[in-house]
This record gives sequence, C-alpha cells and structure tokens, in this order.
Amino acid sequence: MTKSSPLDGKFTQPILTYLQSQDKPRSAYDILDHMRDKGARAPVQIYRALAKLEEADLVHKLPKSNGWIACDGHHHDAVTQMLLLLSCQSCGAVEEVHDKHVQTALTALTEKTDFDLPAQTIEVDGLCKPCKTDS
Amino acid sequence: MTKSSPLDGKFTQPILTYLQSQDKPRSAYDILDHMRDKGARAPVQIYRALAKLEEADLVHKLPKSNGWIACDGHHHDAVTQMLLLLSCQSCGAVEEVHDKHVQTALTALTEKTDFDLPAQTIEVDGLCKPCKTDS
DNA sequence: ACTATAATGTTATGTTATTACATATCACAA
DNA sequence: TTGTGATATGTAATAACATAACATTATAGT
Repeated sequence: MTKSSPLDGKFTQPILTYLQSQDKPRSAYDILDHMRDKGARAPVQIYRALAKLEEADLVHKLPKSNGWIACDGHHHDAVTQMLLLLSCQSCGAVEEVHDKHVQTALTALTEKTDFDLPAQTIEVDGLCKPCKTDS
Repeated sequence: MTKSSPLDGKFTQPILTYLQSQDKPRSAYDILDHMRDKGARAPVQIYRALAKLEEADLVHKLPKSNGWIACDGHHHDAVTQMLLLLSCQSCGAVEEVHDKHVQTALTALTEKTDFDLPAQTIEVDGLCKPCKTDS
C-alpha cells in the first residue's frame, strides 16, 4: 500500500500549477483547454482533479461565479473556519479573507434563528482598490 | 403615456403568483414548465420577466444555487441593505434576513482592505431547525 | 394611417456540470 | 504468476442554467 497524496491524479499537479500562475479565477473549461496538450479530452477529467484539489484545500471554487483559484497559502482550517472570497466585479481579482468578526456575527445570527451553519466559502462581490480608483 | 408597472409583462404576474405559492426556490426552467400553458415557449421569456421582478424587489435570485423565490414582503431597501438568504441544504427552504451586525462586520472588513462593497444578496447554506432536528 | 418604440417570439448557441459506462492500472492474496 | 477487487482514467452523452441575435407584433403619439 503506497501513501496516497492529493496530487496523485494525472491532471491534479498540472492544474494546480496552472491556477497558481493565474491572477484571476479560471473556469473548468478554460482549464480543460490548457490541459489538452497533457491529454485531457473531457470536462469530467478536470472536475475530478478539481474535486481532489478542493478536498485538500489547495484550490477554492467561487461559489457564485463558478471560477476556480489556487489557495493563497495562508492556513485555512476548513472544518472550523468560514472563508470569504472578496471578488472584484471589474477585474476579477479575488482576495481570500478570514474574518473573526464576520464569522461571529453570522454565527450569532444563525444561532438566533436556529439555523445550523457549516464552515463554508462565501463569495462577496465588489470593487477592489485599483478598480475603484479607476472608475 | 400610460404608467408602467413592474408587472406589465405577459408572464410577470403569473410568475410572481407561482413563486409566492411555492415554499422552495424554483429554477427558471421549472418556471418555464409552469408557464407553458400561458404560452411561454423559451427560457428567455422567463428570464426577462424575472429580471423585471428582481428589479422591482419582488423576487430574489439565490446567487449560488440558481433558484428564484418571491420576496417575503418585509421591506428591503436594495440600495443600502445587504440581503442574506439562509438556505437549507436539506429541504431547500430559504429565509430572508437583514442583519445589522453582519453588515457592519463585512463593511468594516472591506473598508480595511479598501474593497468597495455594493449592496448585494449573499447566500449562506446550512440546515434549518427542522432538518437539523431530524438528522 | 404612419412611424418610432417597446414588448414579445423564435432559434440557436454558449457555459457549467454530471451521469453512465468502458477500459486500464495496480496492489496484493492465493 | 495469475486472478481479483479496488481505484484511476477515458469516452460519450446529456442535463441544467443563461444569453445572443434577430424577427415579428403591439401600441402610443403624431
């Protein structure tokens, strides 16, 4: 029995490398196009690799805009922490943030309404500083 | 010149009535199927009506799970208020909430990072009280 | 009636994601 | 070393969500 790693799959490492090289989220179909020269032929091959990478907290999915990004390297405890993704509507840049106050406020709200809140990724759309300045 | 109302369109009122009768979000294609006997033939007809209804704050779209719900009737000032949709992953029920503390915490966070935060709908997934109890 | 505008209809296509099943690879036991 | 079960990978088809592009119809004001 060999130790299994999150990077085991044929496309996992190349996809991670590709996403790390990008400064904006990429769609699964963008990724597929970039993996064609590695032999990828169908979307499901990409989705399988992304699922592994997400499981290992190496990539995140933007839940509403459907893009994928490499994790920024700051520690993220997926079991207890809420991950906020601040996504710029203009340039597409995404910032990963953990914020105790937001998490506390959301937890308090959901306790009040008896709603059970699992750790999750929440996408918040807006304008980053450079884009705000430009407009 | 006749006064124009948000319900002007051919399918707007029927769609609003349909969504008000439902206790869960419905997809645009569900709605389309229910509007066939009113003459609807194509998705774009539904999306056009939903756009009007959303503009008038009579319906909301769940940004990540792609469903549509009728607004619950509590006042919602779309210009200044953040709308939270607590969505049950098990039964699909959605609760509309405005929460000053969450909004304050998110605003403080985004000011700190110089991120411009427009009013928006944020979907938060979890388990509602009955479903939590069942499990 | 004429004409500009808005509303509606129709067809096609784009985008995201999964199901279902076939084939290949590999660890390991007999 | 061969069989066998588990996991990984390949392939095809389709489901689900949304918009583009353009044609036709209705209607209000002249």
